[in-house]
Amino acid sequence: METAFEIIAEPNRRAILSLLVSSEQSVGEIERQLRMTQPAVSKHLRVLRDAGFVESTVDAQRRLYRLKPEPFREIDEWLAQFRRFWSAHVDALERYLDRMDEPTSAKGKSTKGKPSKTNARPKPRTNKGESK
Amino acid sequence: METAFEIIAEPNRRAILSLLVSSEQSVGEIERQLRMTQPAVSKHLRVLRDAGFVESTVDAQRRLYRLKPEPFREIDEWLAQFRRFWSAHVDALERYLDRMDEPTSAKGKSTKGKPSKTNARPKPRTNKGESK
DNA sequence: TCCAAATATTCCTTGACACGTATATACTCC
DNA sequence: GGAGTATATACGTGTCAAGGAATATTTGGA
Repeated sequence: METAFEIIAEPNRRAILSLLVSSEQSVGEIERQLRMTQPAVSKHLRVLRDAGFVESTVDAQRRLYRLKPEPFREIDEWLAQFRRFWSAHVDALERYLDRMDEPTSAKGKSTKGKPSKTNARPKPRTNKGESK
Repeated sequence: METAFEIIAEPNRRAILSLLVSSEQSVGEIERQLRMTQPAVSKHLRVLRDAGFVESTVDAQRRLYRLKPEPFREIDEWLAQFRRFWSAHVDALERYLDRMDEPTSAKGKSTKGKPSKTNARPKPRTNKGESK
């Protein structure tokens, strides 16, 4: 277990992370919502903490876990190199961006422009053999 | 081997994908650049193709592999829910965006504004027990 | 038709990891 | 300080995927 990518490969861990987006949660709360055994939850949280995805606070006998941003950025940065690529499919990109823009409230204030709308793809290619 | 997340958990596969960003490549080319054995490359490509990350074209005895965008979008969409979260750390966000902007050439033309600069985080929290 | 080059597939072994059960540790309250 | 709650850890087990070696398959060319 090393990279952030290996960590999020596990479905239960992704579920835990998704749960923590809304707010911090205790082990027991996670256990109930995800219908997992308590040791399973604790073990996944251990892995997540070691990898920097979460941190914990002691509250009586409970431990409250909450997200930490760094590993997510790491993944996002890796993904960035492909973002340039998939932007080539402009129509789909537009749909994607439309969904992304102002998902909650967030008004105006947008500066800087999008992360690169450039078409970095060389040739459109004329498929000849095509897959398989 | 099912989800896109499991696919990119493997370092060699991530390396292959990164290679293919620049242009399509044959198995032999990948083999040499990554110093992997030929069967290893073929096997990983098989997995990548089954998962929709790449497609192949026949060129004489060679197979040319190139990227397909869909699975990357899937990952990105999962990541999106956390993007709102990590945006809370504004200062760090700014650094991040500065790195993102116009990574290659890509001039002006920016519309629509960034994918959400919103601070969706409830309380800044006053750490009391702090990690571990 | 036979050979060589490029790639795919099969078989086998090994190691990692997710899970469950049982147990240990920590903390609260009476 | 003993009982109860909440969480962590230890241990044993089964599964599955990655890697290597050997072999099959496909295609081009003499």
